Amino acid sequence: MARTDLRRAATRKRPRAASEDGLEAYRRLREGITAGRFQPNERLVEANLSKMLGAGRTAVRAALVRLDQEGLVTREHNRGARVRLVSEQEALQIEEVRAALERLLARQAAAKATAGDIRELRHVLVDMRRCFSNGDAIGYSELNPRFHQLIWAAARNPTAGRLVGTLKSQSLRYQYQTMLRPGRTERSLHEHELIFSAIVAHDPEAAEAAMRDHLEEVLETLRWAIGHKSRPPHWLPD
Amino acid sequence: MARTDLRRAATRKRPRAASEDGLEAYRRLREGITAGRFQPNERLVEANLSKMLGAGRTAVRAALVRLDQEGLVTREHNRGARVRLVSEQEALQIEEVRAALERLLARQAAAKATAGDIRELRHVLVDMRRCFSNGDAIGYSELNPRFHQLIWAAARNPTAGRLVGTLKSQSLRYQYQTMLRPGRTERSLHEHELIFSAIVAHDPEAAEAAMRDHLEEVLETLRWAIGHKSRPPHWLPD
DNA sequence: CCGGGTCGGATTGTCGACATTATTGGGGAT
DNA sequence: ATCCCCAATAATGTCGACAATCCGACCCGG
Repeated sequence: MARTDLRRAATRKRPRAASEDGLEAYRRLREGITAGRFQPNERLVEANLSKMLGAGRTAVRAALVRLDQEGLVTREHNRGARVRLVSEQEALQIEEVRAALERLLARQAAAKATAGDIRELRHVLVDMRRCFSNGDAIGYSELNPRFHQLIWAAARNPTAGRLVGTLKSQSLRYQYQTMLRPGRTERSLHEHELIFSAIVAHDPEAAEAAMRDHLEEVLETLRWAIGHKSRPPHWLPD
Repeated sequence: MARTDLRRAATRKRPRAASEDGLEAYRRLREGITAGRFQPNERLVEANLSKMLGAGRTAVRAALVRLDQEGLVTREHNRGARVRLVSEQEALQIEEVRAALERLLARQAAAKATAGDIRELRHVLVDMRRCFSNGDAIGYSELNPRFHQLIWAAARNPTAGRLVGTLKSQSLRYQYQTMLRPGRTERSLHEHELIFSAIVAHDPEAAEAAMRDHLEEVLETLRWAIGHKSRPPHWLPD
């Protein structure tokens, strides 16, 4: 039996242990898009990606299908795939949907949060306070999603969690616009503290209300940023 | 030029005009699953589906990837795909998420509904009244989704519309349980009328509140049905 | 009787080749 | 010079074959 175990270990070690189907290619490509390493509306040529990711064209194709279903790329018949460009109006719609889901998640998080969840939330929150005190705006911006993700995890609702995650990745390109309004970070911090205390108190109603106020604020900021934009962001026809 | 036009028309007419990529297979398979023609947890063998749908294995595979991303099938590495079995708890979670989204959609529908939207809604509603008067419960059940779909369309929010559609298809197996509570149809009809009048009045707050009450009712019924179930539905290990 | 090992069928995962299709650039007619 | 048509090219869509893997049946020693 020792021999078979060794053989299994050997075969599973590298051939394609972590890379089931085209999942590795999918993850890498997705990461590349959300990280902004591909421009919106940029063509995604299967052969290029195949070399770039070191995966077969089949895997790349599967990844593209996934990302299409997820809304991060668009595919036209016989014309290939492009990074999907979400308009500002679409981004607003998406954020509205996300807000609706996060309200639900905040409520469920308040109902189900464990002591561990609360500890982690508190930890992120003190980090946020420190960043704010130090005037570290970008550090704060990076902590922000972590805070929300912890709430999603605390809600123990994988369905809503998945959806809100994909929505976030779609509208990610516009997130920076919400932070450059003066005094926004301070109010944001305060709102997060309100959400946190509602969760600590296990008060679903208060948690939902606090999250609603918070995201209504964010939405308002986004509407303001979009409304005051002189011209739409133009992409260069490569 | 006449010749080229004819040639184009000829080539586009049948070869694969409507069946871009594996979309035809995807649609048929999806329809088959949601219609209940495949049992939950049933294995979906690619070769079988290939013959059954008259599509290549490539198309079937793409369809399965899509459905996996959509949450209707599960795929395990080297073990193939199965119709995903959603547990009752999952169905509850899904319905909660759906409720959150439908609240948003009702609000937006009230804000944006056109005269045409309202006319169609009214039409469905009178049909529902007639079915209720005639004691036609199944006719009522079939009209129900149409009513909601019209609201999704009136909201003009494709993002939320898509999401709520996929969620509905996931929890579809449990929908029948909400209707067999005595007196439910009458209350349901009343709730639908409340939603309708709020939309007619273009009152987003009222529309959201009416939809919230309606779906809270539905959720309560579902919780009741699930809670009073003696044993979980057992599927036969084929 | 039973547990472990082995063999075979069945099914999936991957790759390459080929047909099909959009696009681009050039050439010719007006 | 301009416009239209057409060939060359690049990319996608599809298919078949092969390797890898899993599952179940069978066999055999204890």
